[in-house]
Amino acid sequence: MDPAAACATFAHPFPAGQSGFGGASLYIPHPVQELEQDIKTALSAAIQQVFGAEVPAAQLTIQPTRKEFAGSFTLVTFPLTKALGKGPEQIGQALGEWLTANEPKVSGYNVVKGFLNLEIADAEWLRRFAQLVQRPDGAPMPTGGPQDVVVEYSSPNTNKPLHLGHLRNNFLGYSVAEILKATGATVTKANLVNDRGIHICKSMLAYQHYGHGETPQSAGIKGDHLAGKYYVLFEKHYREQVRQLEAEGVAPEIAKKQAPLMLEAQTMLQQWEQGDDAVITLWKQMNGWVYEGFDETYKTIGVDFDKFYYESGTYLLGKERVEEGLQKGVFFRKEDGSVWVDLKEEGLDEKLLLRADGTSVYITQDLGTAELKYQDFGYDLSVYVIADEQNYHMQVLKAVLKKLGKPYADAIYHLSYGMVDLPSGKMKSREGTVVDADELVREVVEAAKTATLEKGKIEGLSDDEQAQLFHTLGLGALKYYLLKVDPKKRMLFNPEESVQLEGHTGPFIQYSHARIAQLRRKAQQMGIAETADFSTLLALEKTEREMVEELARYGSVVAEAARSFSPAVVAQYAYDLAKAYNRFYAEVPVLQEADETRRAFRVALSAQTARAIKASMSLLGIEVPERM
RNA sequence: GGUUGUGUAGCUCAAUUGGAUAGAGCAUCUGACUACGAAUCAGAAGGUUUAAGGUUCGACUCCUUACACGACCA
Repeated sequence: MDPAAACATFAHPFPAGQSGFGGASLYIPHPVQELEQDIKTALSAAIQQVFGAEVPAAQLTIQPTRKEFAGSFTLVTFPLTKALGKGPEQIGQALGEWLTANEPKVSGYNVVKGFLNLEIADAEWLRRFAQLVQRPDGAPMPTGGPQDVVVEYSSPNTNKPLHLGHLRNNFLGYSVAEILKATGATVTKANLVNDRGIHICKSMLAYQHYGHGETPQSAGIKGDHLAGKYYVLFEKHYREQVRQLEAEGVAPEIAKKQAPLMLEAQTMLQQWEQGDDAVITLWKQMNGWVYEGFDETYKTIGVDFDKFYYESGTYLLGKERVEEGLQKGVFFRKEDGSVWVDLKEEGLDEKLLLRADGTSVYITQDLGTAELKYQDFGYDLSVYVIADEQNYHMQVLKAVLKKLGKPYADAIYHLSYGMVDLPSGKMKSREGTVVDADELVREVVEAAKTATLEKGKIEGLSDDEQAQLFHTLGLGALKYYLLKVDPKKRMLFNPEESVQLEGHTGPFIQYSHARIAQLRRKAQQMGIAETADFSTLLALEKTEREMVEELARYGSVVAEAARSFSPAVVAQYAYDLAKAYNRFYAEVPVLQEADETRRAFRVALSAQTARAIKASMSLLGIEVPERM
């Protein structure tokens, strides 16, 4: 296998040594990233002063100090032992000593084995906190990553309604797009609709046979579900025909191909490609119904798109790419007329690009869509949110585009996520275990309603506001449940756990926000200002300092989430934040605090926490209520 | 068969990308609401990180082999 090709396949779109300040002047640096940078610079200077050695700040690795030790930043000194010719503890002592004496931001230190823990002066934390408060909402976080991005997600087939697997896809895609936006990138959300092919013909055919002119209106069924109904009907009758043929002694493989319904469907596909009027009319009508249904679902689950692509509109462009490859001599034609590409050098296989009868396969369309997307947006990163069962397919797509010499081949990133399992096992449409998206959403909202009414804390809300709240909470639970898991991992969907409101859940975080909102309403009644000068505060209490540190992490969390294309990073942070705040809230009085400055500080701390919770949840596509 | 992903507490997931005594939630047990919202907080218990080797100051993380489960390619 060609190492260069392998490398390109796994090339990461974000720079490796994410310093974060690479000439991106439009960014407003985030306080803690800046502070980390300052500490590194100071450490580098300390090494220079104490040991007379040059170790650039960029080479030093600093990490947050573990909770059980005093301090905020930790330098691991093991890696320095060779360069400085001293033991790890000696190095830690000497550097700690020097920094405490010469760097006002460092107020103290301790050394445990090869770890130098640095304590940051409270005055410095207060200064950083004030900066955080003043930082405008939505100010971009520096990553040095791509600027023009297309995120393709959802990408449904128009023969079936959305199910649980699509929900993971939709929530991931939406969230990753929002996270990339937060880094300052211009992001286009794209949806590639699979609106043509044999499977679409199957539901059309079944509708012709058994539909009796039914419409979503006449049947009272959402359009996508109506199409799905006929797809199921096709399968049912088709299987019946196969069974019958087999009973007549026809071999199973032959029976599957010779069943009348299958032959009809194939004929219909050919008619479709030839532009047959009746078929096209039916196709447009049924797809129209499906799109209305999808629109409704998208609205309900709170995802959106800037651009729609349809495979019916790109597969011809794909055939042109195949032609292009033949001319360039990177594809070849077999005796039967089919077109192939040889990817053995890339560690892959020979791959069919066009059938002998000239009809396109999946990859043909994908070649066309990639080209079109690049023409439209000239992106420097194109993210495909597609389940991991298509890893091989995506490798092939990238390799083929590379063979064609397309400049955008390297800009493609496959955000590969794991499938969703049920406690009973895999979702199988054959066995009817597929969890329908619309139905699931109804159930989680209903569960949120029941639980919220039981708590009885929402008197005074209008019916509309209540309905809105149940929706926010139900969807919050569902989205958080699906997003908190690392995308690349296969996950288990437990229906009972997904509507839980306690523990590591979306509603737990929403609750923390609502509680702060209540506190702020009271603070306002009491006339406590949320911003004030806290410089007279001499010392922070432990729980206060922990809150400030937690709040200050926000910037690097967003950068890390973008770099790893992982909403789970943000989800974990939102939870940590809420958890830390709840501890703070239980341990110290806020409104009851006697000292006026400290009281104002704690209110400001609460307000900033609410802001950070809202911001991170919004990156997940989750709303937070003012009361619940 | 080939390629590839995953394997961490009874269950569901983390672990700052090679750093300190592997952390949370659920479930179980104990304590805290006439101080600001108990959808909360504090605490207990729960681990040979699938197994065996290797690399090094240091391994859940990297390498080799085996096992289990999944996906894809024939």
